Amino acid sequence: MTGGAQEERERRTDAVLIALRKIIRAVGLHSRQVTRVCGLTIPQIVALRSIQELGEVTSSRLANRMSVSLSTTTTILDRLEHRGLVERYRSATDRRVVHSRLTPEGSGVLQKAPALLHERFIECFSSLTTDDQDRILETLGEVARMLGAEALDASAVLDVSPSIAPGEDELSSADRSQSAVQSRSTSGIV
Amino acid sequence: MTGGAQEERERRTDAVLIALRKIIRAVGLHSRQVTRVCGLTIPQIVALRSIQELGEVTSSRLANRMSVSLSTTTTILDRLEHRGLVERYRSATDRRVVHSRLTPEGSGVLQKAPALLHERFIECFSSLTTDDQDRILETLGEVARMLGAEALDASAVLDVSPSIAPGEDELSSADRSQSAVQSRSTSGIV
DNA sequence: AGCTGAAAATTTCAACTGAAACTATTTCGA
DNA sequence: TCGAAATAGTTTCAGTTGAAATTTTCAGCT
Repeated sequence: MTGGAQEERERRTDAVLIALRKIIRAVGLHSRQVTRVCGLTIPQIVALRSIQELGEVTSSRLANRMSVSLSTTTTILDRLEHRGLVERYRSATDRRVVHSRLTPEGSGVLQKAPALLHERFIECFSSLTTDDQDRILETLGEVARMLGAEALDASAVLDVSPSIAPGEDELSSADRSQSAVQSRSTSGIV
Repeated sequence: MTGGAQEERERRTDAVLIALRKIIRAVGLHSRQVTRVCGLTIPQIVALRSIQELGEVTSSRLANRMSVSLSTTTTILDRLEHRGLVERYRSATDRRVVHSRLTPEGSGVLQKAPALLHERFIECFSSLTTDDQDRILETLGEVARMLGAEALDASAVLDVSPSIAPGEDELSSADRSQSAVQSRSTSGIV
């Protein structure tokens, strides 16, 4: 009967949701644990690492890289800058855009930062065969796709970053002039 | 060389993290979207549904069922109670425990609540073969396990719920006495 | 009975999160 | 050139999340 089939389908999608919630929770709990150890949350470490990889990066591009909204990026950068781990400064060529860069302190703490996933996960995952690893990655990607995660990448389309080359953006330009006057509201970005 | 292998491993676990972040974001975005439509967030709907399934439920058990901490459960219940969708009252047999129950209004809004995952996901997922669905479920469970999601279930051990039977718990007992005096601090639980 | 420790829930606190409104700047067309 | 639309970021606001401290109650022991 069709009713039973529908129930079964519902049961299965519920099972997906439960699994996802467990995963989400596990990731969050690990973040707390990491925070206790090194004083940084996972999102903060991801931000630092992304900035390090890209050398110098605009907020939008960072948001895109982190799979997070622009406003979230702002608040994370606020904290990192407040702690002196990151510098923000406006582009000289387009004063709407804000660049972020690691400070020496930022590089320092980043070196000591623990892994972004549980040691335990990394061990388990590494002990799998390459085929199994690929299978997991593929499935996760499939789930992300089915959940509409491209809507995210849609906003990425605007960002014309071929996701390459750290440190060859507008980095070399006269951007680094430490002059420039405070012109924006309360945040201290020059 | 071993260096290359380690880099490759790191690249792969990073890919896992990226996929997970996309999934987490997609789930969150869907929650916002649902909120615009029906005024409830996904966690709130999950709470309502769980309460409905269990008929009457303690906060701990609800937390466990929702894969969320007890304090989170409290804040979600606060909002639901404040809106009159849920009733909370102390057990007469053990005044430490708080039971939650749907109000008629709660049942009403729950009937109109949309699916907990994207329609799009449900369509895609349903169109898969049963084997593919099982493969996805199994993989998600595997990832959850590798992420240490049992640490969650560890706290579940205390809650002696074989995760069965909606509505046959302490439901039948004399718990429902609407007497009981306000004795706890600021929250209005009687 | 009285005390001590465990247990259930709440409160407090800080961080993450995204929508919506807003500001500052640039771009483009009339 | 001037003004409107677009763009980059920030701010505000509300919800979720969990750790830690706190409160209330219970259970067990003396």
